[in-house]
Amino acid sequence: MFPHVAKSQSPSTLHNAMQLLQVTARCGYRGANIDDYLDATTLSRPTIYRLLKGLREQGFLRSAPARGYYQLGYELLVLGAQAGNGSGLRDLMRPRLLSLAQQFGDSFYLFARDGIHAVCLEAQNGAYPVGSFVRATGGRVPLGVGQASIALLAYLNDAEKRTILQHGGAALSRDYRIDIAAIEAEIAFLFEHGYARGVEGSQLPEYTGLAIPILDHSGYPLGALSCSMLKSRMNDQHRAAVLDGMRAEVASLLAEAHSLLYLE
Amino acid sequence: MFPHVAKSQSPSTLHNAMQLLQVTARCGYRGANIDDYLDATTLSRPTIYRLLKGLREQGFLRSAPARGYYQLGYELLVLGAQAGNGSGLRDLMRPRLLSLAQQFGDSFYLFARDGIHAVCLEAQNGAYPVGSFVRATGGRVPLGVGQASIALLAYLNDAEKRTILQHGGAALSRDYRIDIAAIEAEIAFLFEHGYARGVEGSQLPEYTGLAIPILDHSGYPLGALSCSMLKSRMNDQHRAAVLDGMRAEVASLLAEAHSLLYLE
DNA sequence: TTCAAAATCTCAATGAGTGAGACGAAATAG
DNA sequence: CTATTTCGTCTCACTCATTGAGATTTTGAA
Repeated sequence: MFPHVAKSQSPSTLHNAMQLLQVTARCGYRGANIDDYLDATTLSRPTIYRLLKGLREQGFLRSAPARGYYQLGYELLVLGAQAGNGSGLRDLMRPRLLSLAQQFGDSFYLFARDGIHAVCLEAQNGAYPVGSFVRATGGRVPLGVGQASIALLAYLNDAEKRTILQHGGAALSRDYRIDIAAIEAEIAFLFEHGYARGVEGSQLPEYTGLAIPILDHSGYPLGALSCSMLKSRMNDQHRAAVLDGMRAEVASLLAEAHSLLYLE
Repeated sequence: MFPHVAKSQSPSTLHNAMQLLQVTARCGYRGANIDDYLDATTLSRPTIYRLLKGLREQGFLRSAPARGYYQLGYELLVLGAQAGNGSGLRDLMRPRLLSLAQQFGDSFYLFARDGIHAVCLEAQNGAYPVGSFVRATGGRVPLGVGQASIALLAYLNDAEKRTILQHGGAALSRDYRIDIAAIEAEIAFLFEHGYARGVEGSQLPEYTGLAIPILDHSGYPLGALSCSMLKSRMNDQHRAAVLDGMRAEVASLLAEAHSLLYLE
């Protein structure tokens, strides 16, 4: 693909196959066909078919209803479900999200850090409708966008924090109208008040939110518990109640987690 | 890997890489280390490391907290979330599952067929706790186990149906204490009454359920909508109410889906 | 049936992936 | 803080598997 780049010695067949998966993902509902693959890669037609065949045999692709089109396979769903449960955090958190959503009617999310992104591991909507940058499990936003990102970002070491913000700052202000100063202010707010709040951006004006980090014994953020709610429902009393609920769930999670997260 | 098997001409590097993913998945929370990979494959150590490196670069693996251990990466979660939304069925169904769960308090699931398995695309728990063979999104059961399986199985053509049952029959009776005759009886029940019921197996005695298929215009099963509930909550009136709700949601889904599922 | 597009096959060439072993890096133990 | 084990990478030669070009077959739709 990039013969001029020293490809740090990792098998190119693998890289090619993953490219095909990404192309397929990019094509969404309808799936991808040969021309999509041919356009997006430098591979020859037979090679593409060979890789497609292999990916299908592994369950990573399947034939779409339309002839000649391919979609992502369910093996990805199965593995993805496991991937989202690293260290068992999701399984521990799922019933708690449900309980919070039923109790308050707002929507609750579990996030984890994924490189320069925050990824949603689990979502539980409540009775009141909400909008969010991340619609559901598997959604990803750049670290810095949304209250959960703030909660994750705040507890990284300074060097990493700075790298991420400088690296992603341009994209953040371009795509989300968020600038670094605002993010740093929100981090400061989190340290002062113990929770991250939804940034009042121009993007989702009707919604707001709260988030708190889930820290292990060493202060490293395992994830973040986030809440999204209609702005009209937010007031001091409701915020305090929801925060109490969230903190209680996290505390009980950490108590229970000792047996899971730190064993071996 | 299997030199005696005619390897139907698909790149072995891909196969090897997927093997590593499967090994990692099998190791669960703690992740997999080199010895796991060495034991489970015939690959040499450098090769394994090269593949691991490639998979990490693609986001398919990440380093576990413990040194030398690897876990599934979040890219799988992201792709898996898309994979579970083939044709947009899941996005259409999610709010309906939530609405049903809130209305009735039971738990509702969306299933799709995946080869000889039924795979859970989305789950929404209600206020009442339930157990299920499939705990959440990404869970898989052999076709034949559970009411959703029946709903999917019933609408396949006879040849396929027979193949699946004969092929998986032994495993079904061994792992789930279900025999083929019982499955065929349940299929008949579905055709007669319009819904599949939870089989009274020895495995989850406290729970029962209902399921209905989601059929496209040609009668092909796109998926199945399933409900799981405490047996103590099941009675004729509740069953009828839940079924009505489920049927209404599926009908409205299909009406809305015309614009999505059958375009292009 | 006809047609067009999708998928597979053949075959040679080559270059990419592989294995054996040595080497460097990194973390824990002492 | 040094020592030591374990993890991970590197070098290099070999060769086998992957690749590309084009022909061929299969498939689904008109």
